[in-house]
Amino acid sequence: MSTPDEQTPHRYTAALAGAIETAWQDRWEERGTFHAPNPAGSLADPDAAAAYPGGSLLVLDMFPYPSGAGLHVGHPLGYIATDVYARYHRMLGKNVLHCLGYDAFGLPAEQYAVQTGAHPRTTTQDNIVIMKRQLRRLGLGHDDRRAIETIDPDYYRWTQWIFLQIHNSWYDESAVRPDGGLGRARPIAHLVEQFERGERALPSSEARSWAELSHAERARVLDEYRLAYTSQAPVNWAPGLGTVLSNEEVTNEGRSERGNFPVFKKNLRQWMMRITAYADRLADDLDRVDWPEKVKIMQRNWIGRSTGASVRFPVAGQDAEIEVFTTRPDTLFGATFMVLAPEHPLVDSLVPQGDWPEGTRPAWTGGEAGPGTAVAAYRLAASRKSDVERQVETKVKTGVFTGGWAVNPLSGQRIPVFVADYVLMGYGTGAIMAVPSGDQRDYEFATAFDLDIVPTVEPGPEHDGASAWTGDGLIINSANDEVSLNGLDVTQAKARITAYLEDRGLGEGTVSYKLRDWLFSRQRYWGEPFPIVFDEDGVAHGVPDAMLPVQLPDVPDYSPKTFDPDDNSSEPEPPLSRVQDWVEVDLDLGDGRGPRRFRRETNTMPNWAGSCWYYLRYLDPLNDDALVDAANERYWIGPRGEAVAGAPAGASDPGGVGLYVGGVEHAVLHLLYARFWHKVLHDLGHLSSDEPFRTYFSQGYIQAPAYTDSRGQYVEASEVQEGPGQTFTFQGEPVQREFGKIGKSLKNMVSPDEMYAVYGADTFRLYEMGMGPLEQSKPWETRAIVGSLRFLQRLWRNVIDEDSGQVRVIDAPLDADTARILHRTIDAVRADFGSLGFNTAIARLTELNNALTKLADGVPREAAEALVLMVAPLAPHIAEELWSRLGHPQSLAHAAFPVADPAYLREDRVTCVVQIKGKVRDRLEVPADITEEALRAQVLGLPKVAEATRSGIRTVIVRAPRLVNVVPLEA
RNA sequence: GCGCACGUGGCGGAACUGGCAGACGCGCCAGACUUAGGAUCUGGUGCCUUCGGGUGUGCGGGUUCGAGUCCCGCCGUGCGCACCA
Repeated sequence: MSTPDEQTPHRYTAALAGAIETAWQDRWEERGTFHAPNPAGSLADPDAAAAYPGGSLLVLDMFPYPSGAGLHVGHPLGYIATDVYARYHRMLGKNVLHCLGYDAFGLPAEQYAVQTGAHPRTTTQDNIVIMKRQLRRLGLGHDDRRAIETIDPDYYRWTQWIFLQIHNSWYDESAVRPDGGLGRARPIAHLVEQFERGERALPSSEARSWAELSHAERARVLDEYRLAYTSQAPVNWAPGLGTVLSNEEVTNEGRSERGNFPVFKKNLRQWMMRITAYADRLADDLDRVDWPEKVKIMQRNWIGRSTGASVRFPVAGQDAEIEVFTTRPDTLFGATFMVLAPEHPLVDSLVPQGDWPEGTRPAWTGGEAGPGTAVAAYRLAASRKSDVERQVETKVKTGVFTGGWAVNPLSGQRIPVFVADYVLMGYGTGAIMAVPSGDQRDYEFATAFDLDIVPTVEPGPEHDGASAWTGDGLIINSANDEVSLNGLDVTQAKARITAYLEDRGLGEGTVSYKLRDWLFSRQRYWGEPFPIVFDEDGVAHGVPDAMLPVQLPDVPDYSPKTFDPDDNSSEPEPPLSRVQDWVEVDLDLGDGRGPRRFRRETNTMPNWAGSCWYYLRYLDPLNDDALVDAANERYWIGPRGEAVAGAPAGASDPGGVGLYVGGVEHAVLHLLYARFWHKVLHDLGHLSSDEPFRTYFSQGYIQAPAYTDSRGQYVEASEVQEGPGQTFTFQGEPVQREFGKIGKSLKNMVSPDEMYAVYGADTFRLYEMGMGPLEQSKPWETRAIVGSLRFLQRLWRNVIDEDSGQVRVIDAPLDADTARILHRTIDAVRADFGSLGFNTAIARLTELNNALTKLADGVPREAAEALVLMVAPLAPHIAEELWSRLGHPQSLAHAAFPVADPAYLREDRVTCVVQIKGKVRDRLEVPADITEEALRAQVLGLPKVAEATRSGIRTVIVRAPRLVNVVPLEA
């Protein structure tokens, strides 16, 4: 190859960039440039930590899974952004902690192991090596001493320890928190004491006292309280994966998020996390963190808190009640029937023997001879439908009369009780009071089944008369001998009736949640073993802390037993259950009962476990005595003096990570789970902060063009030719372009390795940051990267003579124009860097760089050095190289970021826009401090203005010094 | 269906509280240096134009001296939720 280097030997080419970049990466590593000192523990340098004038800052990326496919150009986007931010803040004098570890347990390595027989640890570690190399080449300023891996027994020891903390805790609703709120986690021993002393009543189903209960019975009682507990309950079972899944891992279509396998509800004994105990705090505390509103809304929706009342309806002719939850207790007088979910336990006892009872209308029977057969047929049909089918068959309401009646506690009316699958067992109580006049679903059911409709809220004029009225209005038809709601509005009526219900013992104000407890066990090999053993009574015991970690044993076969994906009669079988000599174990739990034989828990933890707390371990990765030293936690993420912007008045700061950048795909799963664990650890006194992520930024994705042929199959994007007018061909055949997520499935992989080779890491970084706002998704366009290379080439040339390789800056003072643009750029870039506006920062730096390029006599050193420092966060290698060649022996990583001189931000002369009737007709150079009067006079003297205002002036708007708008009288 | 975002040149995108629309970059056009250019440099580049100017931020209306920005109604795209009582 004939290269330009022959003519211009010191040009900034990809080859030179590569040499500079790897050299600086080596230097940074040798010097430990990005080591952030801790105040305490093994990485401590308290004096150094205290010496930072700007305090501390923790910058965090999503915990990556080391994929076997390697990185594509979309992956580094967030890493580069956090690196720029971290480097900028380092130059502002902060002790910045930025590092990256690996979320290394997970399904792909296990599936690969099943196929090849290679140990998942081997493939995982191979993948980590590849990923580390790719990331190192990017020049990220990470503290490599903190690169933890979840599969490291020294790490998962603490994952297991946290699990035991949670297992050994319960949520005491009446305990006062330091912030004054009610409810927090406490050690389970507290609860046991309360039971022993009789200070707390046992569950009402238990007639005996605590002392009378057996060991196993006590354990069962405690499981009702523990924050991590086992329960036999309907869970999501994916036979095709061979494992159960959490609700969050099941898609709307009722399939597994991973692998897209069908998911069935199955009753199984599984580990659960009592996240519901924290539902209120998880919802409320969103007000105290600085997150995108969109993500907060997603979490609030997932938690699904709604306030209302629970009301008990007596069953007619039986000593039984149906409890319902409603958000509209004000419409109680309009409840003309009730509906139970098909799975509701009360259904059987409601159905009378024999024929349809007196008062049954023809539409209610489903064509069956009696309620017994009708209900049985309906429940059977419902049970055969999957959740998906139930949801797909929308609109059309189905159901059948049970033959049973309840009594509306306010109106005293006998109302029929139906079974219908539009009522879900999983929400509220699985039963509703149906108010067809006030709820569209009930309205549809009532019209289909010939049921009475009693309006209780006066509809607005826009009401069509053929639907439910859900808006506000005055209450009507709502009075009995004791209470009247008539004439109230909805809000008043809710309050009045709730008080009445509570007074009469008919119900009470309650809060209901969509959030369910978190299913925490998986039937997989490649995950953290539970630190749990079971005794001969089946009682779960935590393994003593001293015996942690419970190491993951080697097994002959890594695969869980998988089944036909549609076979919902199958049962999970974890791989660890087949390792008999590991499962059976003799242990002394230290409870005074000596060594006994136990059976280990053979399920493993879900992938979320390791990623729920990794950011805490970053703070103190080598600590053997605690998951994180209290002083280190406080230093890096402790609560700050000031609450985040937008927090409610009087709110305290929760502390947490200073900046967390990641994709929106974690909005519910990871971010919710981590918040939950963090709050438990906070309640138990292990953490001073009570939120993990104080500031969260949701980044967009990089999408790349993908192409489909005439059959709709994806073709290799790199081999597609572009023709004129946005036409594309693959091997001569026309193909269609679309934009999508980069990856193997769309065959549009672009590797950062190619970019390093052709352009260098600095150019690549600059391009990714310059593409557009970080929060937006945007299309990748390889050919556009050359613009970023040109920028760096011009920067290089502004400092280095391309022929001689010598520094060519001049030691001359700045001329006025250069000084002005320099200081304006500093001012703008500081604002942009601080708010992650990297694309506009790059635009300003480009303007400055281009302006310096045009200086005929060479670039003054002062301007060159400031530009190099400002470019440093974005393109750190070339900046270090130029900084060093400019005569600075120290790395610029901790150099002070340029400060704008306000004197140059003021303008003495500005361009004033002269508008006539709002349209720009002229421009005027005027002093910046010109008075309104002077400006008006000057503008009115302009020939163009005089001409336009010959028939007179209606008004003149003067906004000195930038704008004057003259409105002439109409001719 | 409900909720939330967002619609600006050929493309990615700028535009602070309403005040010069299109910063910066890609592409494109012209020129320079070159045996050569898919390198580099310089200049130009919203559209239309009779070269005066006209017009222009999805569409239609409104408020205003003035609207990409505010309000109302449509259309489109994306995301979230989806019988949640």
